[in-house]
Amino acid sequence: MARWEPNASGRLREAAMALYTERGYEQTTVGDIAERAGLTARTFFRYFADKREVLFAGSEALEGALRSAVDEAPEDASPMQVVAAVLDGIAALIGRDRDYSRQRQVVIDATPELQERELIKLARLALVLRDALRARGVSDPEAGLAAETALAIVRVGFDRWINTDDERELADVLRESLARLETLVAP
Amino acid sequence: MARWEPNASGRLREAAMALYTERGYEQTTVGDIAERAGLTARTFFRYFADKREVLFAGSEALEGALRSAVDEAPEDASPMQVVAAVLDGIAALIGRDRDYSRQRQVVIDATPELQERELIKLARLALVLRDALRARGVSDPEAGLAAETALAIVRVGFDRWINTDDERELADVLRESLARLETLVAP
DNA sequence: CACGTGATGTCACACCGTGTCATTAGAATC
DNA sequence: GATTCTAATGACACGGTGTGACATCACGTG
Repeated sequence: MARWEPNASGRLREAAMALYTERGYEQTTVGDIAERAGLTARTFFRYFADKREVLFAGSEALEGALRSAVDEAPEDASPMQVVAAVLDGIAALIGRDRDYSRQRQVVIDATPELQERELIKLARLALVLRDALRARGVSDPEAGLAAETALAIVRVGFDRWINTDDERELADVLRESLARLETLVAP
Repeated sequence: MARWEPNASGRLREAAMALYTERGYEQTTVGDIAERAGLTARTFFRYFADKREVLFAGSEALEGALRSAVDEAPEDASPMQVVAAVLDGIAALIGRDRDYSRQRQVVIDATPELQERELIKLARLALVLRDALRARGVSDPEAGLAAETALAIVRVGFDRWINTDDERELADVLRESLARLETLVAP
């Protein structure tokens, strides 16, 4: 038996998601979230750095998955082949629950503050990818460009995956976006 | 003769830049900035939406320049040719004062909050570019990909322009990054 | 000179996020 | 089973952010 009601962090995440959806991010105070979770605002800030972060738990897991995908790619894979593998890894993690992704994205799209947080999370992912590519010998500007390109594909593909009725897996949409980019950017 | 000391907005910008550089963003209060500019905190918030925005005045001008560059591109230019023109337009605007850009970037790089704001400004630029491309007939996923690609080049190229000793113009660095990307991403 | 107008100041306020210390519920030990 | 230890939580105070409401000031205009 746990000491207190179990899963405080999860309760806070759920409460926040519910309130952000019901009345909007700005109309929700940290006190509201904590109260709904049966806790206090002070405890909220022990689990999450700020009011935004509660929607972005799990981004560390994404970074880990990204690193793994790069590490497990064949030694002789080209940078863009590694990118393709990374896209698969990302899709496997965030491509499971499209309804949840949609609800979360509605909240984020309605709130500039949350968009900022999402963008910096993606930027961090790009840095992790860039460094992982460097670590396997990709030269300097190429690694950065490949990483930025990968994230560009994620942005565009994820948006498409969320905002269309078509039932394809996220991984498939990302692969298609990559293919499109290759032909688009061809000199 | 002006009614009060002229150029309140400019004084606030300078004061903020100076204080952010001297003691750091977090160690500076809005009251400090206003005092240095001979104003009050309340007046600061009449000119800038928040403490971060004071470093990002002029981003509307960038959006305008971007739109102009797209509009003035030849009718039959390919999406990536339009992107090239846009890169020139951006370079003309932010490529003038490398020392100022460096100082500003030092502050931003030291402050996650400011990085978030910079990222959302760039994302807005990408949206403006995407819509401008759509307006000239570029199809849907291509327009988004081209816009994201352009911004990826700006990120990587601007970083390179700031962090190297080589004396080339920003426009040249951006063109080189574009060329690199084309060969990198070629299937 | 009186008046209007826009920029600035003053004040009050809700909320954010943090430091500090007290309290609690269970685990561990004897 | 009582005592002690420990980690999660609560309570409180506080500085800072950002906003609404209203007063004030400096100047142009009639």
